[in-house]
Amino acid sequence: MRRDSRLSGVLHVLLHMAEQPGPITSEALARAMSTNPVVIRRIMGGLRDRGYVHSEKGHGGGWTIACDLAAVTLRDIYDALGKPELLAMGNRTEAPGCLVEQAVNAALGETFDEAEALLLRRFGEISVAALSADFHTRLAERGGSPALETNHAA
Amino acid sequence: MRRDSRLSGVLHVLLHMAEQPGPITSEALARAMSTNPVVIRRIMGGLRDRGYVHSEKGHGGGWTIACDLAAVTLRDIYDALGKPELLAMGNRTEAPGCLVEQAVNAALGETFDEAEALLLRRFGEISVAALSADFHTRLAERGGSPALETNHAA
DNA sequence: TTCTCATGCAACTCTATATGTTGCGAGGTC
DNA sequence: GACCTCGCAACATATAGAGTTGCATGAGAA
Repeated sequence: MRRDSRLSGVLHVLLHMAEQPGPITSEALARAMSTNPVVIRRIMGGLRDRGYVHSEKGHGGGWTIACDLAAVTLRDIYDALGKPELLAMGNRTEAPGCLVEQAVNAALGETFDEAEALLLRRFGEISVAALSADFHTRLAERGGSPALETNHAA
Repeated sequence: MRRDSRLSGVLHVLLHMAEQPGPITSEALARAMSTNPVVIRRIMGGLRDRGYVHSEKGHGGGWTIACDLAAVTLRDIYDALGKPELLAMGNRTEAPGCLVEQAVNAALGETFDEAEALLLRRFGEISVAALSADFHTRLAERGGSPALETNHAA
């Protein structure tokens, strides 16, 4: 099953925005991500509704960060995306009459719930600012430039 | 995305087989699972290759359990299914040149790996026999019959 | 006012994958 | 030989993420 990369994508976008003071257009972000501006608007819509980012139309418009990234966790971003499915597996039937299936569901369901809880807990422990800090550490080690173009040239 | 229910399905099949001494045909199992015989053969193929079950052709043929269910864990079954994808999310790009994406991948990847490891560990802790025992506990509480038909009549 | 820029949104296509279905051949029992 | 059951290939269906196109709307520039 193809894996959902929206969370990965939107974080990528946020970190790039954090490196630039002014607004960035969907078009520029799409170029950096090798994708389509509409895809950018799509994944950013939820974040805009929650006030994490702001979008401006017209000349000089685009996307800007509208919050303190240290106060926003990956869990918040995940929620803003609409809480997509975390696990690729699930029970065949949710409320089965068959006792065999109930036994299977109980065991698997408990395991699945545990894994989901772990993911959400970890997401809640990581702020977007922490990711940005990690990026700057990597940048210092490599001595590159934070500009959009140079990082994606290769 | 629709969640993969093969693990749930094959466990359901195994537990039903454990309740019956003789071989069960794909057709009978499919009826019990409200699905198609070919689907049954498909998910059982991997288990047959590993010797967990045996299939017999012709009159009186069908599927039989060919191992000690106490020695087989959900992890073994999962492996026999071909180790399908566990998580519905993943990184946008696996080996990105962009340092921003590297930082995102590092954080998310670690979390994803943790969750996968947890799932596999839990699978390894549960034997099929344990599921069967749980089923019998439920059966005693409800006082029903273990026959295929009665359990699925409703 | 008019032109250009950029978002917002709907509708469509494309692709991958689990699942469902049909048909036929191989092998086994009666 | 007649019948049963698995094995397998081929095709159909459904769903969801992703990509694409077109147009309307609002904002700034000339």
